[in-house]
Amino acid sequence: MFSKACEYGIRASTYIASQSLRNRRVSLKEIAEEIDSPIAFTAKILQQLSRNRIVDSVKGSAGGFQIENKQIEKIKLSEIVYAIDGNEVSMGCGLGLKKCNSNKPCPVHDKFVKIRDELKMMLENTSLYEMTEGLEVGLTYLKR
Amino acid sequence: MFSKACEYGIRASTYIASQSLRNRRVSLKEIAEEIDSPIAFTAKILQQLSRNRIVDSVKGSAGGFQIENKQIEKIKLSEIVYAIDGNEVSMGCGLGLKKCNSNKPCPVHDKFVKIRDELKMMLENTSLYEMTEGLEVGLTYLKR
DNA sequence: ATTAAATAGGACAAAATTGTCCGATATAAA
DNA sequence: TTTATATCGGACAATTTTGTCCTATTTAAT
Ligand code: FES
Ligand code: FES
Repeated sequence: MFSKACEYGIRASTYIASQSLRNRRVSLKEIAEEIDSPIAFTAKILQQLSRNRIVDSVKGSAGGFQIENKQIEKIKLSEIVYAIDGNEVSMGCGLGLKKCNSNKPCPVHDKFVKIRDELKMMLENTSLYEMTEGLEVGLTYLKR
Repeated sequence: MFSKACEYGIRASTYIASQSLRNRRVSLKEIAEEIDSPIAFTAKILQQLSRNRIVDSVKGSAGGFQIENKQIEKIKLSEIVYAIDGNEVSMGCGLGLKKCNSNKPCPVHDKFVKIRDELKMMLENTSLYEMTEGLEVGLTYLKR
């Protein structure tokens, strides 16, 4: 479904958001530990998210990553996915034709688009805030 | 969503089915042309499908690939996908945790499982026969 | 029997994705 | 101003996926 990079990106963003809500800026090292991801690879992904203004990065001593609290409910899961994987997942043809096109549909177009559109809606309607809600109370997990 | 191999596999199976319904056995070369796929790579994928008894292969002169007409409505899209990509798409965690587990869910578990399960049902309920229906009459396409 | 045409399968190659390492740069604190 | 601690970014390495090539094997037709 999503690339590894994207999965790490979502988990990292969620962790950063959860800590930002407590006014904690977090380091790459801490993030990678908390989401159980390879540290240097995670750094690359965070750079991408930073360039896409999904997370804020602060260099230097006492630096790290954070997300403005005001943004946490505004940022949608879709923005993270699109920033890393592009929008193939919500636009592409299920059978890999160059473009999904209802005028020249592939044999699964109708059924596939139905599900793809639901996924698209889910991604676009799920905020980072929602994703942090279960974390603090131990209802949801970013690693196991 | 699906790997390239899986996309080619679905398109190839659909084409073979459509020709089998007219009692035509088709060659690798013809398949690759009709679905616009790399021929040698397609050969590998057809081997996999053949080993998984999704398509029948006949070696030698006048050989090729076919699917028993009786099987065409029985074979489901899911069987092709599982044979090539495994069942990660209908079982895996959206955020890449080792296993999806509702007792220790990731932050998107509920919303993700809803969509994943619909996809699973779609795959398991769509027969190869259905996928061939639009092809003959030019309503659907396997290449563009 | 020989030949031609087809798939099977192993070895290899290219490309994409995933992952690592290290020096440059920025910042806070001593 | 120096030092310690961060991220940034480029180069590189490993792994997986995608794709190619060539020989062996099978089969039908001559
Ligand atoms: S054309 Fe294949 S999903 Fe639309
Ligand atoms: S635990 Fe992530 S989808 Fe179920």
